[in-house]
Amino acid sequence: GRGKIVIRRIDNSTNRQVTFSKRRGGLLKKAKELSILCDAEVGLVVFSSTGRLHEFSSTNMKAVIDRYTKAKEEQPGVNATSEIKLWQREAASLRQQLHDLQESHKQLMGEELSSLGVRDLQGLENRLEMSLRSIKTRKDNLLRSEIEELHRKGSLIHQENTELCRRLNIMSQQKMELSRKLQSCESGGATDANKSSSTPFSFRIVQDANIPANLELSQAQQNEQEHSETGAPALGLQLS
Amino acid sequence: GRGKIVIRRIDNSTNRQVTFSKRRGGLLKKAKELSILCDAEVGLVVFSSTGRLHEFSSTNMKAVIDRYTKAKEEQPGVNATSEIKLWQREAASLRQQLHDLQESHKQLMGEELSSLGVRDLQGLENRLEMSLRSIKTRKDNLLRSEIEELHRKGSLIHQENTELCRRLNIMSQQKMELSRKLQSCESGGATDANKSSSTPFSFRIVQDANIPANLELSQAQQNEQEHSETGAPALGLQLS
DNA sequence: ATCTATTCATAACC
DNA sequence: TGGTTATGAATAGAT
Repeated sequence: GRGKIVIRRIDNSTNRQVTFSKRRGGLLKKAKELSILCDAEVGLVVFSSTGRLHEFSSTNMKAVIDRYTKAKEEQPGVNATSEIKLWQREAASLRQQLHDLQESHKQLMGEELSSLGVRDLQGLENRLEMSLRSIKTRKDNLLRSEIEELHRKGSLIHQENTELCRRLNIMSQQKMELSRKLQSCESGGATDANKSSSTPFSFRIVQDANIPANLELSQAQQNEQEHSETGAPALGLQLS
Repeated sequence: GRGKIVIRRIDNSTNRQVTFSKRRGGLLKKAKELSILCDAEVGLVVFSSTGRLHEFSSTNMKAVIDRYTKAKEEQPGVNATSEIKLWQREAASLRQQLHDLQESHKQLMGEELSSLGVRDLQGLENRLEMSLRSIKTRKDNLLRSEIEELHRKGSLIHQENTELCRRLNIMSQQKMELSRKLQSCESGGATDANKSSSTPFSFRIVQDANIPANLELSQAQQNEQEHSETGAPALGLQLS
């Protein structure tokens, strides 16, 4: 800190309280780090001078204390009920299974291989390769069905586009005929305005009609949406 | 230190042990400082991964533990029940961890993939491929060193063979000379019998001499003995 | 165990 | 109690 201090009870009570809070946090953190980094079982209990309890234990404080007393005395504590012992055995068994599985897991992840012989390594390798094949197959299937789905949707939209274009042409022709009739009936009119407005109007129809078609692309697409951010209308164009 | 580290179990066992020693010292020191500076009651218990116990307590560990248990249990009468519940919770937590790990394990083995999306599958695939690389590297190293070892042994045996052949030739010549002398000294004798017995006798020497040389092929070979069932003498011949 | 370059914890101050 | 900063401590990596 800003200055060196001697390790001696801090006289100022406020200062002592502040230091307690900060150092307590640091101590708990370091205890946790030690337990994680070095795979150690750690139990830490701190009572503040005001009597408040703070604690850390890497697994379970009761377990740590039991292990401690067991390590200290040959006599663990004869007062333990049989049911407690039952659950302790259960926990120990589960811990053992967990430990074994963790070891196996690490080996599957290619860590801590030094205890294995060539035969074990070959077995591991074979299993991983089988596993990889399953996973790749599954992934390929998912991707393939997503692509199929997209193709289907794209094709539908394309059909819709075609149909809309057809109708558009028909309407355009009908409109032109109407315009011609109007021109021949009346002597003068807003002919130019009518003709020029037809093009933007038709575009609006096409775009509105596309929106409902790409509303619900199924689950398969939702996982990997970034692959198709250009959207359905673009796909429709790619197909034509 | 010289570099930042992530708080995660240290894989290298030596490194882990060294770090444990250093950090344990630091932790005990900080616990002591906190208890002195802030007038707190502190109890710290650390079991190394090898099971060795280290502790600090500002007053007396028994007192700290008693105060802790007293602070934890509001009613000492319900003691047994609450302890049972504690262990039940512990067991449940372990069971949960075990279950999660088993699930993850199955996925690593390429089973039960249906709940995973393409992204998860890709991650799994990448991890498995990294793992496979580690394993293959380790296996290759083992095989390579086994081959080197066999070459070394084979070469030794071949040298021994050569030496034995040399001695055999010498002895054979000496014997022939002796036979000649014997023939010239005596008028008649078992000349044919002496000459014909020399060849099988020499073979016997070569084979006996080979046996001790291939008695102890080291550990590396014992895992994969079927790869070299032809044995050391054959290798010696292959080298010549 | 010893040595440093660094990161980290924290004392003093707000 | 929570944030900032200058400083001393702790320690990671190397020897």
